[in-house]
Amino acid sequence: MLDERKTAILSAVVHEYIATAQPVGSSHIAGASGVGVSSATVRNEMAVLEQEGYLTQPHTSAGRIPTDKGYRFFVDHLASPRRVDAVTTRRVGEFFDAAHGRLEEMLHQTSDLLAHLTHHASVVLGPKADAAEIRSVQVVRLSTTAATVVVVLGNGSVENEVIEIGEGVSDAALAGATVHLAAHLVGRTLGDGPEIVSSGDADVDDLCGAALHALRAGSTDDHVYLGGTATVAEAFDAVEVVRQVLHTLEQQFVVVSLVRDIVDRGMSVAIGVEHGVEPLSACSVVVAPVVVEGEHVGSVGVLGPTRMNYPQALATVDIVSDRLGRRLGEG
Amino acid sequence: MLDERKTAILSAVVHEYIATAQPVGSSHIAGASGVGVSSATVRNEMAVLEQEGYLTQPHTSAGRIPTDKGYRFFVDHLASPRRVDAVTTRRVGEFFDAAHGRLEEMLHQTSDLLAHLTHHASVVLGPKADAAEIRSVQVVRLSTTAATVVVVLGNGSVENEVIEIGEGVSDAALAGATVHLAAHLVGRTLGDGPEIVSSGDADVDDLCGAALHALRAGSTDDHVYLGGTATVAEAFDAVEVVRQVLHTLEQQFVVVSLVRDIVDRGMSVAIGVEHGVEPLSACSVVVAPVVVEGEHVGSVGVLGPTRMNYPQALATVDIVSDRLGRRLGEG
DNA sequence: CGTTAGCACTCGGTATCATCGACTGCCAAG
DNA sequence: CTTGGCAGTCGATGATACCGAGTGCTAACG
Repeated sequence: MLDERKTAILSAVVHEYIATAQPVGSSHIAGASGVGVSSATVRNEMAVLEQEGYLTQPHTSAGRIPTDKGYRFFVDHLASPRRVDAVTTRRVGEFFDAAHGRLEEMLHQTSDLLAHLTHHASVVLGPKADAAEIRSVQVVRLSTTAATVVVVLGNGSVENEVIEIGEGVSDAALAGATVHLAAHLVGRTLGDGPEIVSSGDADVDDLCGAALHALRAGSTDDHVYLGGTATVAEAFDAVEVVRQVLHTLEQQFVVVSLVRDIVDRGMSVAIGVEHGVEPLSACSVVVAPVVVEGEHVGSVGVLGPTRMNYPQALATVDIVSDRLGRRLGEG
Repeated sequence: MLDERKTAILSAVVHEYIATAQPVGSSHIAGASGVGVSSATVRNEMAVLEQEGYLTQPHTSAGRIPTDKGYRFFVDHLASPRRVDAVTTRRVGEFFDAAHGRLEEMLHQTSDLLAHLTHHASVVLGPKADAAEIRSVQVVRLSTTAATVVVVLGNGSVENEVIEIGEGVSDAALAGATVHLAAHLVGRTLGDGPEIVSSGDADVDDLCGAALHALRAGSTDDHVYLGGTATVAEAFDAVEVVRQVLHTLEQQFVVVSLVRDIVDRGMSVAIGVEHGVEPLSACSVVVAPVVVEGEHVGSVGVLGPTRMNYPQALATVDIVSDRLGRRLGEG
């Protein structure tokens, strides 16, 4: 596709631009190590690279900056090996060794960790409720017309939903529903689509139906944790872009579907327009699935300017997702 | 303190500056309705107001802008009556009429509502766990060495904490702990400082102790929901300020203590440096306590530039806190 | 004595213009 | 094919002038 020298030049441009955020000129490349060739030759090669769509010029008499296609080539062919530096390894290790307590808290802290390590906004998509084994179900009265149904899952998360109950429903019916639900749900998952046979008591059946319905609806909710959103204000100097990106990040469902879509397509990086979310076209997203015992239970990722340090971001996201998966496996 | 005419002029300056974000000159004031006086007189008065610290000039030959002290006078003497426009009333009403489901979800949505209504960043501090009546306690095994203790509270929130358990602790002990904890905790609050008498079984006592300890520690955690953080990117044109403010907002404990401090001091507005959080010195915070049956169970507030529409913010925060309190009271 | 018209002055913002320098593209020589 | 050289492009920078909004001050006025 690209001969060795073009590859080297493209790589050098990407590296330089990532480091300096300035368009890079031919003499910089020629001066730098790697390609032992004059600036004139570099110019010729860069002209070709521009024609082929890997580079572009902000204006005629400026240096080149990589296009999305240029970054894509870079991450596909030049961004290996994905190795993180020692201090990152150490910090990730320390974090997961010390991690304890509630699942939600740990995921939240994981997103902060990722944000700190990469200096980008980070996303952690937690396990969906419908894949985990149900350990316990309980229906508790809140008022004369409302109750909450609490489910404890094997992965340590606790889901709860509020259901409306009839005015005259007795405490006994609630207790009955707790027992009946437990009998049918414990040991299974919400994703199994469990059905509940009649208990013989209409009130209990109503409660169970309402509870199951609410749980089903709620179990498709996502647990999403964002971190480091303030860093986008540093990444772009155009205030308008900052505003747009932050606004988009506030729409959690956009972020969720964005990340999920990338992971589902088996990609680890979506560059610029590749992810199709227009207000984020100045951003790249680096993701990795979180895997526990072969099951894809969640995702982690970072979002930053297309001009991001891909090798570092890829490596960091990888190691965090790996360690998070292992940590969840132990749980 | 200030005679009537100075007051009118100060008020006009604040209104104008809030509306336009431009330093306002004497002729604008003179031209506007209210003070039937020439620009020269306004100039004289404005010079005095500046000497007394209510106004300042960005540079010598520019109009005046209010100082923090000027805003303070404005909100203390001129910002009444706090009435919201009809559309806000309607939207708040619709929101709380439709609000249902989990407490956390509703609080989250409340913060979004506030952000949309005011176009500022919003904060909702949820009820602390230690003031609500305990409806149910349950200890559920997660693994051979961990269990989760789940507490359902009268206000509809569900708290859970993970505790370590000894390797050999039996399911019977867990069940015993559930029963024992329920006997001592249901109907009380975590804030009561309930003690648990020995059950006669060492494992059960250990579990109960660990559970209670974890719950106590967790019950002081705050439920804080932020909304509209992207709006700060619109409120300031200095990127550096945006960065600082967003970064500070990410530190949730800062936000929590900030809001709590203001509420505890009985204030409803903290202007600029008044709140003492240096990175937010360009911001004002408007808060209101959420009261249920005389109890202060939480707070709502907005954070925006000192140049904010105080009457509108005060009125909106007030109505939202009021409706939220009533809604929580029904629950 | 407070108010006001008038005036000199200040100073940031904007437009103009020249300069500078970091590039490029191209060409001819190596 | 590579490379040195050169003309040309164009944004960035800085100097200069100008404009206008706005001030402070003073003198006149009712």
